Formats: sequence, C-alpha cells, structure tokens
Amino acid sequence: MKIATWNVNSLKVRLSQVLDWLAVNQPDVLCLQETKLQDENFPIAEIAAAGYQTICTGQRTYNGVALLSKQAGAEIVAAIPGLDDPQKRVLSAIYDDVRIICIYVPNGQSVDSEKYQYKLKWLAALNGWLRDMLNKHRKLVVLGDFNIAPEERDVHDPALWEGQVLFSLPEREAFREILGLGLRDSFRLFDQPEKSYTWWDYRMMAFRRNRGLRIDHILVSHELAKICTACIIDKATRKLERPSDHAPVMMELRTGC
DNA sequence: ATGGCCTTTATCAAAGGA
Repeated sequence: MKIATWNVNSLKVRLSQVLDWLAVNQPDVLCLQETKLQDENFPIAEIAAAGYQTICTGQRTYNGVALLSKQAGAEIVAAIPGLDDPQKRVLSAIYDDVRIICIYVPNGQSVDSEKYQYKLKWLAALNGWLRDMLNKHRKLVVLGDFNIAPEERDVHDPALWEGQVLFSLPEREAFREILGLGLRDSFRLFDQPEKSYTWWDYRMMAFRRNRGLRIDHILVSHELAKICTACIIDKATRKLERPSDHAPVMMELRTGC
C-alpha cells in the first residue's frame, strides 16, 4: 500500500502535474494540501478519469485538503473535534484497515505573530485528537504539511533558522510530543541522502542551491512502522515548469492487499 | 541586505505563504 502527501499550492494550477504524478507513481492514497478550491470547484471528474476517487474539504483562496484514492474511504472526519476552526486543514478516512489523517498545519508567519499562537494552539488540539485516534486505531498514518522542521539536519542552515518560525523550539517540541504519543517519522526509519528537504523557497534560486527545509512528513503508528518498507521525497516535481514549492513524499507499507 | 517569488482576489495592490 503506497500512501503519499503533497502540498500542491493551488490544485487549479497544479492539476495536470498531479494527474501525471498519479499515473507514474500509482499511490493507493494521495493526500493534498493547499488545494485552495471550494468543494463545488474540485476537479472530481478529471481525477475520476485518472482512476481516483476524491474526498475533499476546501475553501476559497486559502487552505483546503483532499484525499485521492483508488478505493473508497470510510468513516470520514473533516475537522479536529472540539477545535473551533473555520480553516479547512484536516481530512481523515479509513482505507483498507488503515486510518489516514491528512493535515495542513498553520504556517505561523513569525514567532511574534498571532498566527504563531494559533499554530501552537492548533498543534495542541491536534495532539489531543491524535491521542484519542491512536487509542482507537492501531494502524494509523498522520501525514501532510506540518510546517515544522523537526531537527537541525532537516534545515539547510540551522544557524540562520534558529528561533525562526518553522524551526522554533516550541514548534519542534510540539512535533516531538506528537511522536511521543506513539508515532514514528517514516522518513527516518531508513537511510536517506544528506540534506533531504521537501520545501524550497521560490526566491533566491533556493531549489537550485538546495536551500530547503524538511517540513512535510509521514508519521506512522508503531504497528505500521514494522511493515513500512520505504519512504522517499520526490524532488523531480520541483524541476517542472510552474512547480509547487513543496515536493511529494511517499511511503510504502507491506500489506496484504 | 527585511528583498527576492508565487498564487489569489470584490486585481492593476495587497495578503499569505514558508
């Protein structure tokens, strides 16, 4: 079972790239963030023609998440219970017997902003929800754009980023606490190339210079970590014309189907 | 050096992203 995540930074702009990527990589489930589409404008027909079903929850201009899958998802959840949040950042369903939770964590803007406080509050609510979900689902995947680089090796220039949003200690601590609930960072279950990142700024030729951050993650419960066989970042999409600033991340499980 | 680039929108300037 192949499960992937990709912040596409507007599905309207990136639809042809997503369809190409599905055809080449054949994931069972692809989780999208920053679709920036209201549900009535979602390209369900084009995605169906490519052999994928859609579950989406979107809003105009900002945010928006979706699940594209070969098989139908069940028991859909589209918000963190108990968190009053109009922003569309969460979507979850069960595929086969795996509970998949797609998230788009708030960016935070800067550590002295209200958006940063919202980010920390959002992460605390996510933590509480994941604790409940892990109690109910031994086979659980949490993936998406976390907007957090967990460790120094996930940042091209840790000294430059020290204390900055995406790498500040409170954010990294929130990430660590989520792992502490009983999740593993699937990317780090395997040997990986040094300086592996998932996001590069559009400016300053950041991709060409590999000045990036690893902020998109696929976390797996301990039961799934035992059958996880690979996790890769697909940098090829970042070289396309009009790329998303994020690359897809894909993980594979040795499952029965 | 506080910019740079990309996307969206009640557009031709500003906000948000990361």
